[in-house]
Amino acid sequence: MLTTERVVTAAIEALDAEGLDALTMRRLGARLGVAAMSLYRHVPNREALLAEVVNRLFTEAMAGYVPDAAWQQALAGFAVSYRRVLLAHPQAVPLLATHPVDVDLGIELLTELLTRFEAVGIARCDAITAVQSVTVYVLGHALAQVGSTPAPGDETAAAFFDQWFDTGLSAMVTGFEHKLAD
Amino acid sequence: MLTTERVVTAAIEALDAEGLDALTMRRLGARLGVAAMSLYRHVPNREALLAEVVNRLFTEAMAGYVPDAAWQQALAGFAVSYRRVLLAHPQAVPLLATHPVDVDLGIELLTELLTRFEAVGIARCDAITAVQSVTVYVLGHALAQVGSTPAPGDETAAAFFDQWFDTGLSAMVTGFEHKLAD
DNA sequence: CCTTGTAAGCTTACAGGGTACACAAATAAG
DNA sequence: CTTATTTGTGTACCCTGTAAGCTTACAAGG
Repeated sequence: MLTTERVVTAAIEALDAEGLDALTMRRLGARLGVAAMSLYRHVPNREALLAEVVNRLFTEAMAGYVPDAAWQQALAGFAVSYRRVLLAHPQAVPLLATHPVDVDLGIELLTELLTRFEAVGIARCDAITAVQSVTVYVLGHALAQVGSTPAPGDETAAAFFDQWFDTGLSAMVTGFEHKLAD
Repeated sequence: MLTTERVVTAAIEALDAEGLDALTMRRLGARLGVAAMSLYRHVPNREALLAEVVNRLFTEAMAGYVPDAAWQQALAGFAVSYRRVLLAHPQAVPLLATHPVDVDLGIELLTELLTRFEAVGIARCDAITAVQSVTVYVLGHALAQVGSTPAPGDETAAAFFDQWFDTGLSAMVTGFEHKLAD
């Protein structure tokens, strides 16, 4: 039986294997052994399917990540975890860039991280700004990386991006540390 | 007479007026009073046209911006200038996100900004990391903003994003300031 | 003047896309 | 068994990018 979950899962597989342009309703149907129109029983349209893919991937990024540390480490850990998922699905990064994660889901997944800020008396509003800033930095960085490297096995390029990522992330976290100090 | 420049200009107008999905070769031709295939005399294909649009917009972002200040202010000024262009062309932001600016052009346009770092003895490599980090932050932030607001006249939302932008940018600049201090 | 080469634009045609709509098959309810 | 509901299918429509070949316009050489 076809379900929304199976469709989304297959979409991510197709994305990883063939890229975003090849993620067409007909091809996706073929991958599931089903006609293209059958997908529309479980997903209202292609855009909605892509939105589901985005939510699934963001959930995946947060899965198993428990920020049991001070907010600085928790925030950096979140960034690393998010980045790992993005680089694991390079063809999906443009999708994450153009389809915002569902607001309620995002809040739910980030609640635990936000408590790390509250624990030291940082206002929720300020915490959200910090988390969101790091989020857009990670996404922007991943966009730059996947947009620049047609060669995924290039070690020196990967090292360059890793270095850059760490430096920028650490600058941002340090910056917020100073800004949020009482 | 049709020229590459006119095609690119019309593409940006169409983008602003009708959105990325409506930017099709036929419609763009119609806007120029010309058949779709005529565009191919001046642009090899649609992807190349989009790349030209990206370069044009980035150039626009840098036009007239002269960073005559310490690198901290120059960097922040660049970010503000870049953001202004992105928000002036909200429908183009996903394009900038997925089509990297031509490397040579980017370097050329950012040379002056980089000299602001060299002036105080910061290694070019470190300067590039800082500039690039800010660049991806600005782009990521703009993506979040244009992706979230179907209402472009919402004042409180705009204020929220402005506040967020300034805070995150300032955190990042401050962070690099500490990191790059001798 | 005519001829001819070249550039610019046009027409047509094809392969492929999303999806509306009407139908068939299968399963569940009574 | 009958009927209602769900799930998948086939067809069809309109739109997309763009390859190939044609027409038009104009400039240079004779």
